[in-house]
Amino acid sequence: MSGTNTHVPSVLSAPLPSPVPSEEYDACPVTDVLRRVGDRWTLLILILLGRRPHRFNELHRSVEGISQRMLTRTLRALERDGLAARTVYPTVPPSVEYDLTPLGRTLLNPLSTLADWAVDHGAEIATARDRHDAHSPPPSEQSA
Amino acid sequence: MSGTNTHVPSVLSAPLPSPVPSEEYDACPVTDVLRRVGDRWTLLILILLGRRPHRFNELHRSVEGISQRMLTRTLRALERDGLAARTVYPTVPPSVEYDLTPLGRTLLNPLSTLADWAVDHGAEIATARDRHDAHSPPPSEQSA
DNA sequence: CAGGATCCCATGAGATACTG
DNA sequence: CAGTATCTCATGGGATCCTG
Repeated sequence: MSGTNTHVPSVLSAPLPSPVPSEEYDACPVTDVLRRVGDRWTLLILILLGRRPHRFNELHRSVEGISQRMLTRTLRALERDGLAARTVYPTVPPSVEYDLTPLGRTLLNPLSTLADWAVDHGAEIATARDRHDAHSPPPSEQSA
Repeated sequence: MSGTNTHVPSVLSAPLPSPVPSEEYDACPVTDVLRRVGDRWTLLILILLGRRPHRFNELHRSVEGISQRMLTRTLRALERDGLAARTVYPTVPPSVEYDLTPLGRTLLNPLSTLADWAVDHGAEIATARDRHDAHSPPPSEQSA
């Protein structure tokens, strides 16, 4: 799709179920996915698992900054959604291995498309943000 | 990129700045973008603005379920990041029009790639989730 | 080693009321 | 019309302690 600017995004131009329902959660699978991947750790875990299986503490060390709690929760969520698989080897001490499922692997490419965008345009966003903040400074302490 | 399965995702396979820093926020532009788009309303607003400019109350009606507060905040955030533009027509009563910036438009295609994935695999996720929940039921009331 | 339990804070997000 | 201000609740996320 590199240079194709005439490409009309399927979902984005399709008619929305317009008065967007907010029954219980999203009802929109796209927003649903975005929210699932849009937290602080999921993306990183997906990337790491996309390269090779990892054990719990291996992930814990690789990510560094994540708490066991959040690592566990993130992995459980991925497992629940069928994106990652958890394999327990009944050794002693126990060893658990996490890996992406085939479904999880199919997520990598779409994610990478967005990732490329982020890398390409991250600077523009930062610039825009700085300019905006310069014009409407946040109500903090004034120096003078 | 449609059928190309041999495509190696650039960012996803590139070496991570491994012990992932968590200095203040993300430091990872990809996670940053995911988090920005991964809230409850941003994606919907982006999609609507991607079709044509909208006025404030027009968006308010189209999304339905969003509060003025969140609509304002979402629009301000998009504006701050240079993804949307706010044009005030000094009429009375005032009229304000929101539109995507060129930068904002470039986001639509990557987003659409993910959106397609979500539509294609949403059911699989739901199935996996149901199965998972059936095996490890949440500690709610039991019927019997 | 892998993870559960608990406590606590920061942010997301809805409701309502008010205004230039 | 297009917001701002305030209040309140739900969730995300970190720290710490405990266990099979």
